[in-house]
Parts: sequence; C-alpha cells; structure tokens
Amino acid sequence: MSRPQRRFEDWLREHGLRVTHARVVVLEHAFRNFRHFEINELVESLERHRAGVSRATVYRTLPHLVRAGLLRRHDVGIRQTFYEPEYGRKHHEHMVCVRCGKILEFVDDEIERLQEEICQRHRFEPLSHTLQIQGVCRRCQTTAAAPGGPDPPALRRLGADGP
Amino acid sequence: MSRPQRRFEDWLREHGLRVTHARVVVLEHAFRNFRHFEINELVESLERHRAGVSRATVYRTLPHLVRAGLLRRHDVGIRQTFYEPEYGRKHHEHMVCVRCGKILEFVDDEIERLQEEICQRHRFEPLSHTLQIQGVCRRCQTTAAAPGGPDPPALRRLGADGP
DNA sequence: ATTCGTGCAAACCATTTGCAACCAC
DNA sequence: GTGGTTGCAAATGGTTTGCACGAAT
Repeated sequence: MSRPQRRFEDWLREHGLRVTHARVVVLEHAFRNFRHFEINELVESLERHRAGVSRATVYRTLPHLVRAGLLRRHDVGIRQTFYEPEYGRKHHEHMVCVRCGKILEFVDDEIERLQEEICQRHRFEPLSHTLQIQGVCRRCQTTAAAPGGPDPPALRRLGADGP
Repeated sequence: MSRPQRRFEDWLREHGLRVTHARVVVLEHAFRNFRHFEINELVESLERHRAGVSRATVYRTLPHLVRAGLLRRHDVGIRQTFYEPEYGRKHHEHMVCVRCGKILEFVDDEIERLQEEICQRHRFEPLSHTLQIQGVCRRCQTTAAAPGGPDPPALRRLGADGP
C-alpha cells in the first residue's frame, strides 16, 4: 500500500468516513497518472481503465483528498480548475503560459517567508495560498501564433492579450 | 468625463471597437459602486438602477475592461470570480477569509521584485499574476461559527477545514 | 442491521451564443 | 447605409444533488 493511500485511509477513519473501493481508486489514479490534472482528465482516465468509478464520486472525493492534504487545488481563469498531488513534493508555485497552457513550476523560500510575515502582521491565519504568474513561456515567445490556434475563449475571457 | 472612462473610450477606438452607451454604463457602474465585485453584484446593481444594460452585455464588456487595464480579474475557489477596478490604485494582493468571505488587501514590493527575478531566470514573460492567501481573518478566529452559517458548499469544495 | 457511499440521471447555475433589431460611425 | 452591438432566450458545460440500491462497519 502506497504512502499516500495509507495516509488517506487513516484520515478517512479519523474523520468517521468509510474506506471505500471507489475512494481508494480515485486516489491511486490521481497519484499514478498525473502531475497536474483537470477533473475531466481524471474521469476519462478512470473510464479508459474501466475503473468503475463514476464522475459523481470523483467530484465527491476530491475535496476529501484536498482536506487530507494529499491534493492541492488551483483555480485560474486561463485553464479550468486543476489539481496536483501534493504528498512528498516540495511546495511550489506555478507559471501558466497563456498561449499554450503549459504549466511551469518554481520554488522561492523567500516569498514563502514574506507571506508568513504578512499574515502575522495582519493576525490572519493562513490555511493555503495561490501564487500564479500568467504570461508567455520561452517557447511561445519565439512562435508567431499559438500552437493551438489563436485565442481560445478562455484567453479572451481572461483578457489575456498578446505581447 | 472620468479618467477611466476617457481611457476606456480611447482604448476602444484604438482597437476598432465602438464606444457604446452600454459599455460606458458598465464601466461607470463598476467604478462608482464597487471596490471588489462579483459579476452578479454588478448585474443586480445595474438592474436596480434601471440602467437598461443586459447581463449578456456585462459578460461581453468585462473582458474588454480587463484588456484595457481598467479591471483586474481574480479567480479563487472560495468565492466566485471577482473583479476590481485597477485604475490609479497601487498594485496589491489579497487575503480571503474562508469563513466570512471578506477580502483583505496587502502590498509587498519585495514579493513583486522576487517574482520578476524568477521570470527573468526562466525567460518567462509575465503578463499578470495572482497571489492570494486563503485563511481565517482576525475576527473569525475569535468567533465559534461562521457568521454566515457553517460551511457553505464552496468551502467544502475547496477543502477548507476549520483550524 | 445500520448507516454511509455510490451510480444514475436530472437539476443547477454561471457563462456563452444565435439571431433579429438597433445604433455608432 | 452598414457592420459592429445589444437583448433575449436558448444552449452549453462544469458541478451538484435526490433517490434507490449496494457496501463498509
């Protein structure tokens, strides 16, 4: 049994929830197949593998995994909400390319420290945070148009102009 | 004519778009009545004032205002997407209380600087960024339950546990 | 045996869109 | 005049939910 699975099962029991087949399968899939995923990608992966777990259950399970500290949830405008396995990974932030949608990760301890400082100053108790930089990745800067064609709806909605 | 309005009209013309009554009214309303607003709040405000601008037009206008640099758009999980007037305000970030939904602002030049440094290092061209800290505001820390009742759906979805 | 969890399909709700009338240029 | 804009209502699409059945304790 994998480490995250162990932790999830413990967390479920501690919270008076049941350790069900479906919940374990969702966890396994998320951790085995993805680094970043949108819900639909996970659902389709489960369907392809004939996992026998419904979309509804996925939607009901993900918040538990977030609360258990095993997944992190991210909301931007440019992509749909996405999740990423968090267990055992160093905390990091994201740069999202508005052209191709690629996600780059970065770490900065100093920024983390400054955030804590700010929270203390405001007596604000931090639970989580999101730092995302939207922009154009190195590769897309040298490309005239977007690889996926010009301006998908999400980009227009966000108001992301070309440079 | 207000400064932001001037700027919007110029921007529209520069982009070959028309300066219509509806567009101007949306801008005025957003700037006159709100510091932070969700789309529905703006729509309802327009309806109350019998502004005669439809919801569809609001949805079509907001992205223009973002592109014109007059509004900033924010996506979290805890609240619906919200916008805020940006013109003439110092750049700032947000702390969002997961209990009462209140939004606190803060500024930190050092964090801004570090972000630029990181982008340079990765040859990533930044267009905008989002830094949000989700947590419990000072007032809600001393309150047993949430002022608005316990755990609205959005909080559960996000996976926001109490402390 | 009891109670919680699941699948299914319908419901929801924010956002987008097709289209005919309208208005800025 | 005419092509971009708007309002309306219908469509869309991600997410939630009611309910009866199945599974974990």
